[in-house]
Amino acid sequence: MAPGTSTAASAHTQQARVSAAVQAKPACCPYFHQAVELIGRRWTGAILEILMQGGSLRFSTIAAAVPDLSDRMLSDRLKELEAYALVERTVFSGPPVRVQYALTPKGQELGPALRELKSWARHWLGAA
Amino acid sequence: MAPGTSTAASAHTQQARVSAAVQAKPACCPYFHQAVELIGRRWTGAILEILMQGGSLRFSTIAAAVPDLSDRMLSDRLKELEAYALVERTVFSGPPVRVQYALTPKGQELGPALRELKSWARHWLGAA
DNA sequence: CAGGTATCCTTACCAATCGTAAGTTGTAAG
DNA sequence: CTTACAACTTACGATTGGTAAGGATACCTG
Repeated sequence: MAPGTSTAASAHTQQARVSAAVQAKPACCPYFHQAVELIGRRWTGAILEILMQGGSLRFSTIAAAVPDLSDRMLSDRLKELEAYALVERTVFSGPPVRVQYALTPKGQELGPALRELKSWARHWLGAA
Repeated sequence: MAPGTSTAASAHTQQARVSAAVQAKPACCPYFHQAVELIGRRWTGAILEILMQGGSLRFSTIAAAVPDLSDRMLSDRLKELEAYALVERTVFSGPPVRVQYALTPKGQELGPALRELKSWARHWLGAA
């Protein structure tokens, strides 16, 4: 098996599990609620933030970059993000096995929203 | 007691409880993580969204505007948002008692970020 | 003044989610 | 044979969220 093989298998079951957790009736705009509950799940924001900066990052690199983030949470969140096509997972099978994660265009397009939020945070939470 | 009386009492304990739930070590930007986990708590996004549109809304009005949102959750989330000074709570004691909630400037400043997110949601989740 | 209504929450209880720690798979080095 | 690396996975207790019911306050009706 050559490098670059992506294990997108079991993405359907994952999609179903995540949808069940995230989906809920919105007020008026159907998709906004889904979006905020998706990126608002615990640690998702931090994971997206560091993926915004660099290109492809390995599992352990992300884990090291986000303090207090456990393996289990990182694994869960990456599966969710992959199920929503925000990140792309690539496996390099050469020993030892390495896995890299990178944002898809859909994920990169979240940049402006996250930058606005970061700007707000600096202004209103930083001047406490 | 005249109208306009705000019950900001017990805000300290509330602040402590919310902080314990939201606070976590960030990757690099200290406040971004706190912000995303704050507005990402369940239903907070939907509540902020409808408060963005109008001025002051009553408890029951918000509850009616957000389907599937229970009284308990709405009460909890409004307490959190008040503790973070994103919304202001005003009690009108004239019978029957009415309580109105409105965004503070700090809360209104979240508008650009939420609009960006809504735009992303329409583009990327709407065209499923 | 008993009983009903309206508004804004609480409380109680159970299910889903999260955090911590340990185990698994597979390969290679010592 | 033991250790180490990399990426998960499993188990289990703790925290959070959902549902249903009840309480606090005060007016209005009879």
